[in-house]
Amino acid sequence: MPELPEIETIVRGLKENILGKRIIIINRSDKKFRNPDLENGLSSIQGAVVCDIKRRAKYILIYLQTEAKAAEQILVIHLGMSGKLLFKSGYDPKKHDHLVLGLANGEYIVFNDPRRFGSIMYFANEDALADSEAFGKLGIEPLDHEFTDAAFERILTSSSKKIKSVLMDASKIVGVGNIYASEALFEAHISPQRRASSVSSTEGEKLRIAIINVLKDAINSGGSTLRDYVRVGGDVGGFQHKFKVYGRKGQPCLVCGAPIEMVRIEDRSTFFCSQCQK
DNA sequence: ATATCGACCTGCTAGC
DNA sequence: TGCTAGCAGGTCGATA
Repeated sequence: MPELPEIETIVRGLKENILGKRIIIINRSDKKFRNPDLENGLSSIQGAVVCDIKRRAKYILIYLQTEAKAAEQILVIHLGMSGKLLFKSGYDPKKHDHLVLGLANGEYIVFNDPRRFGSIMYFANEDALADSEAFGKLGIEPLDHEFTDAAFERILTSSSKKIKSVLMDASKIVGVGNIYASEALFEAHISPQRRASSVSSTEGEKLRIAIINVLKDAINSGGSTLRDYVRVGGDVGGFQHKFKVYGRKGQPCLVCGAPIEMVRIEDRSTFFCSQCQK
């Protein structure tokens, strides 16, 4: 489901609700999450206090402090396609609840994920996280200062892949998924089928700005809800009403009126206007 | 290095 | 009504 704006919205919602609170109950479903050390990790955060919540790429990082350990431990959750992370003032069990964290005052954090493409990971400290397979090779954060014109140009010129694939390649740029890749390319008037290396530096600069603007606009709208995504309080996002191309196959382009086209790139539906995007 | 699969899963919708 | 095929905000790994 969720791309950078949705994860960012969830992280902000969590910060409002659980910072400083203590985890006293940990319940996990018996479903596998392919993490051999998870059980030990979960038992070691018993009684921990939530001291920070961050986003890296599409991962939610919950920093936890216990009396027993000097270092902050980190619980990491990835929502996959269908995951939800909910904050509740009481717990009503639902199908596909995989992790339930009970807080001291009867409140709960619930990770629910029907398709189980999501993941839960545990790291004993920041170094362990940075050295991990998942985090070690992550690319640039598009909303950080490091996402400069020069850095983006290096990425584009060094790849002969289709530009949309490059935008979605998390080893190069993180957080941009199937929706926002299509939307940003539309804003920049660039066809998703172009080779990255064929994008001029002028076009690249427009695309870099488009990526930043689309992501920021989506965050300001609380993310995009197609099916599963909701904020931690259960509210849907609003950016789906602002899509210019995503999901609009056959409908008129909002700029020129030509029908929006859909193609498959790396087996993902890709939407664009062949009149506006060259 | 890139492209193209398949895998991992459940649930919803369109079409018969 | 009920079946099936196809599709879905993501990643990872094998193969050509």
